[in-house]
Amino acid sequence: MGNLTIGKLARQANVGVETLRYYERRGLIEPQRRTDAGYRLYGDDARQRLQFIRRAQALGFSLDEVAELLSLSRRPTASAAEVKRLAQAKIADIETRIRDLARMKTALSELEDQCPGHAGTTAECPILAALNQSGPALSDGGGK
Amino acid sequence: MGNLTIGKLARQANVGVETLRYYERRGLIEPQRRTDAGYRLYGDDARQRLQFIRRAQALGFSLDEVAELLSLSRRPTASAAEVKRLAQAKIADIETRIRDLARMKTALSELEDQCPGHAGTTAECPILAALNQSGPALSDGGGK
DNA sequence: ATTGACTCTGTAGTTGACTACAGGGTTTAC
DNA sequence: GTAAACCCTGTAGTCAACTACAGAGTCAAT
Repeated sequence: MGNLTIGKLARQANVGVETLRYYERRGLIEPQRRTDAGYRLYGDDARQRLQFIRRAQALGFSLDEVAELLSLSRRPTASAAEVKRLAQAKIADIETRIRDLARMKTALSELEDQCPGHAGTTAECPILAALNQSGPALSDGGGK
Repeated sequence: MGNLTIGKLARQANVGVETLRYYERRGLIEPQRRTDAGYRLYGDDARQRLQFIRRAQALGFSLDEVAELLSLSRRPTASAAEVKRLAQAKIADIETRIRDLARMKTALSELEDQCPGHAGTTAECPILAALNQSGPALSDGGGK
């Protein structure tokens, strides 16, 4: 049986005290009870809860989405479809971000390859040339 | 030629007027001159400049980095090494972000695959199980 | 001469996830 | 019995890149 004060929980879970109060405002975690003086007291489940939050964040979920996941988790007889849907949406989201970054990387790598570095001046630098050049946006597929 | 007011430049370049003033505060662009009333007047080079900024942003550079690139661009006899260095650092940065996202995606996809969706309850959902489970963090390589 | 569209400066709000006070009250250790 | 270490609420600051005013001045057309 826990009965952790906020400071102890924070130390154990390796988060800031302010973060816990912030999560409470966001509806992600609540103390089991309060002392007469108003001190928060957390149960052992609080550590579990914080782990849930951290893991969901590590999978790319925002705190709003974590709140959704938590609320689904609290209804064990509900359909898993909504959780699956959230996961699929997040996967799609991650894929989009990866594609965007990959496009950036390709375009930039091509230019960087051609940049003479110490052997040349900025006037000869293809990176700056590409940025300065008139015409349409930079493309990645354009390389011959 | 040129002599664009801020509103005209903004329309032509498809950015907000406030964005132009913001870029000016950030040291990215300056009007060629001002009217007696203090109105900004931009030359034709302003459009070029804005294109530079947008393209550099599309390659992943922050406005601070864009400012650096612009300042290097203004010194055509300087070595291209610094530009190359910035590009390399940005590529490394993008790679890190891609790897992080790829790790998230792998972990989440594995769980999502196993989630029964409509066919099961949240209690049987491996996504929520993974989040709730005691033990170390989620790993990607762990799948047998 | 007045309306409407434009511009100016300066400041504040937005998003997300914290983080940092200020100004109190409480508990614990000596 | 007092000082350190803790806790409370409420508000404001951080980051980046905008975006949105408020309150005032200017310009073009009627």
